[in-house]
Amino acid sequence: MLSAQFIRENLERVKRDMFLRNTSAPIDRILELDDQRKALLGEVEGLRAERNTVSKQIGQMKDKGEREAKIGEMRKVGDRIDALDSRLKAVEGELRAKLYEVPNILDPNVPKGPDEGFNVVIETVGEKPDFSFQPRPHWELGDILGGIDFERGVKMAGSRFFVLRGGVARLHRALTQLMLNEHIAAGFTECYLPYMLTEESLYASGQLPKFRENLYHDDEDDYYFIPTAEVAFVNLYRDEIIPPGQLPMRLVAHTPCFRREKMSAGRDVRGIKRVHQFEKVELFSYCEPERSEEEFQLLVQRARFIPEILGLPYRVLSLCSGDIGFNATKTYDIELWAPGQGEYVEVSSASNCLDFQARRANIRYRPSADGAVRRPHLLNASGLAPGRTLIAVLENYQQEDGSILIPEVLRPYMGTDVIRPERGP
RNA sequence: GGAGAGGUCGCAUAGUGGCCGAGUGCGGGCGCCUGCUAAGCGCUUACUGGCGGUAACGUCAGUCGAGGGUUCGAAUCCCUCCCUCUCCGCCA
Repeated sequence: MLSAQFIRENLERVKRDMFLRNTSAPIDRILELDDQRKALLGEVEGLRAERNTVSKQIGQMKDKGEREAKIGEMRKVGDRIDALDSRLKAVEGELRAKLYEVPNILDPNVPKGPDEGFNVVIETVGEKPDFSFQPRPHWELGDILGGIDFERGVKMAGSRFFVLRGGVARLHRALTQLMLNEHIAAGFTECYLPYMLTEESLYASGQLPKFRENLYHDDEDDYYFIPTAEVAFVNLYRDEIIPPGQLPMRLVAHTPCFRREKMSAGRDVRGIKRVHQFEKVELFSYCEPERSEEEFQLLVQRARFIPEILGLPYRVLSLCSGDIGFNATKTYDIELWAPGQGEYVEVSSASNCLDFQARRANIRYRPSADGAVRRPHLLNASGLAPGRTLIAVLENYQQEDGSILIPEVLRPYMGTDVIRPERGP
């Protein structure tokens, strides 16, 4: 979140960024509440100081009458403190709730525009494959290969679920392993994370309260299923002060992600592109504020590295102000070319969140043993989503008979250089 | 799931209503001494917020797992919750 103080000191910018995001936030109310908070705080702290002093004196008093008189007096002061304190609590509660609704400020370089139509392609890389036949979309290839079973997925779990089988299932796992291994080799530390988190954790990462309807929730034990590993990574150091010498801290994890997709009902209903449960290899970095832009570029490089080694055509987008996520100040997307569908498919989103999540999650770091604490910048990037990468591999490497050539780098993971049609029962 | 014990400053511990403005040890920082990576000595050692100040800093308030309560006054007493440990049961 932004602090009330920051909003006060950067009022014009904050309001302009809200406008550019095509959203609204209770900015004026926040300043009003912050004023009330300060006024009440001054009053209640003054009374507390008085009570502390007098109470101490009461402990020393010998004279019974004087003692009783002071106790009576302090009882009244106590009542006054209670009254002011409950007003203060109410004001602070509303202030916090309002601050939770304010998205991050925007990086000045973010393209301006109200919706995704204004995203800017900053680079297009690789040759789109030239087919001597009509390339098929992945759901047809999945059918030919006996590798994607939509009907049985839907039978057991409902729409937007599927089953992978045989070579395709293995290809999906191979992609996951390749991604993890490459990032670990590049110096990222692998983590195994919880897939269910408490409500408090979802607030800290910025998912709640605004995006509740996209989350799966366990009513019995009040757990939330992670929509991305980012949520767990933010909470890894929640309420902690990271000791000197730890930054930048670069982490990677492979987790499933669960999303209700209520916002995009009816979109991308075919295939495995938009589903309720998918895998993601997530990159995350805690770094010093001065080098978060550099760190951002590094994460984008890591994400791009995967289509590079897989030989997949891709492009890099800079998200415009209206399309950028709540937590991010700047976001680049990586999209892979999917020739069967004839469209680019988003497989990564790299975001610099500055200190927005660090403030929300109360994360600080100590630059040196004797230095004052500061807030780190937090960044995340998918590196990548294996399920959607699978779409691109299938569609780019398909042969006329529906078989799939395996990219060189995946062969050690696959134990074969081709997936052939294999009809299951 | 059942029974018991416990959560205090980075770590270990002391602390059963005012002497806690949280002590001590270890660890960390700064300095001194000593001719040599040892030992010793002194000082220091958290975070959040308000107010004042350009600032260093000062000052007030809050924080002893969290939240309530009792009291003039709570680390200390009461209630609720969370977590950890031990034993039993169950279990991938």
